[in-house]
Amino acid sequence: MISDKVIKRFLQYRICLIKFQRLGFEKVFSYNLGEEVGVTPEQVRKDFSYFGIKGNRKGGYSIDKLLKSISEIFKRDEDKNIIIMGMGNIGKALANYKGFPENRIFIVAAFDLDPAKYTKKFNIPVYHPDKLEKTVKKYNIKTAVIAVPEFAGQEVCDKLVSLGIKGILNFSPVILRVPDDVYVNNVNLRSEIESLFYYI
Amino acid sequence: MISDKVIKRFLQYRICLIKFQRLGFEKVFSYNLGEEVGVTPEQVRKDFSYFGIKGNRKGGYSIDKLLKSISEIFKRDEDKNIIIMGMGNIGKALANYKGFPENRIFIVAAFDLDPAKYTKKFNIPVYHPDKLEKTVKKYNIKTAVIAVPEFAGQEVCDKLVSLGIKGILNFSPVILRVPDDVYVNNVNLRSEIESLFYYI
DNA sequence: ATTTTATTGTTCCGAATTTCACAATAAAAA
DNA sequence: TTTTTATTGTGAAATTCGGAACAATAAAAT
Repeated sequence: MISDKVIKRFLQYRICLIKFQRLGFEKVFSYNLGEEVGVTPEQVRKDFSYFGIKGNRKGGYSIDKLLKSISEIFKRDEDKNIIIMGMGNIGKALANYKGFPENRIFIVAAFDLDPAKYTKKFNIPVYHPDKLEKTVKKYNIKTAVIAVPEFAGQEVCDKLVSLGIKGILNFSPVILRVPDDVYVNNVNLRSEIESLFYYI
Repeated sequence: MISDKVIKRFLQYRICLIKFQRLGFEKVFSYNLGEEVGVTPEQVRKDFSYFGIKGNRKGGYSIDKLLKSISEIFKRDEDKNIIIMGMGNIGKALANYKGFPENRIFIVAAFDLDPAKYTKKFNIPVYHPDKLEKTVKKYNIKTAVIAVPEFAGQEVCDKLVSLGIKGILNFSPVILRVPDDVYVNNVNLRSEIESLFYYI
């Protein structure tokens, strides 16, 4: 089993690779990536070895091939449909975020209890949770964002899990209880800020 | 030196403690917190021991006291002023987020190059970066959020560091280069979503 | 063609982290 | 009051993770 840390590092490697590619480079060495991401070259090579990614001795790694491998790891050779639960500040920000459609991530709908949100002024349709099940089935949704207030977090999560959602990005300040086969990524904006205060 | 992981867990403990407190409890045992956060009770107790936090044998820990200790760790016994660089989707979401002022975190200003953003319609004043230095000094800012496009990330970061900022919450998809005494927390929304695709 | 050089791939080792085990002890029960 | 029970606090063991070392080797230089 490959650890979470390795997975997170791959996403950082990708950020650097895209940067290098844009600068016109065609290959990188493990120490380029290590330097950029803040890990040792050995770490980079070991990470690659977990996924059987090979370079050329003395020749480094082809950026194109690396990006392709990383794309495979994260199954990015296909469009991904996702939904957003809660059309508050964060829900709206995500709905307007250009970076998702540019990268084949499509927010097909958002759900909110407040009828004032059922308007065309957002980039995506917003519905009453009544329509959740239908949407999940129609678009084969496996991934959802929870951006509802604290009190609703677990309830919304349970509903999503019951409909077969397997990946959740959770912005609500709640530690969600989910079955083993559901994976949750938590982003707590307050905590993100406050953890800085520890170091300062 | 206490590791980042321990610090992150404390923020999770706090989430649970607040929940327990709201439910009317006055004390917790290490296994309550462990169960809730998804770690072993031993982990909880060891984490507490790093900060000299003591409970009562057989009696568990007082929730009030724990929350007070955690408050001290994150220096939350004082107001904190922060600024936002970039008034795009994320900047706006943060500016409207109620959770900050409720917890003594005050966004005193945002900065953006686009004059269209210099309006009263946000909850906070938005200025040209010209006014950055003055604001940082006036409010003794040590913490900033970077929510600018990729191409500007490092430049904005360098500017902040030169003005004495020590903690940065970075939403831009760039791996920032900072001196050792500056602490950066990265939140890359695209990566947060995509890491889910690995597990699904 | 041979030697030198640079870089990968991987094994081994040390450090960091987590879990185990259990003494200490306070509360509750007898 | 004494015994039992439940829970903390921590030293030791186990595990995980990262870094150093080095053989393998492809390219470059001679």
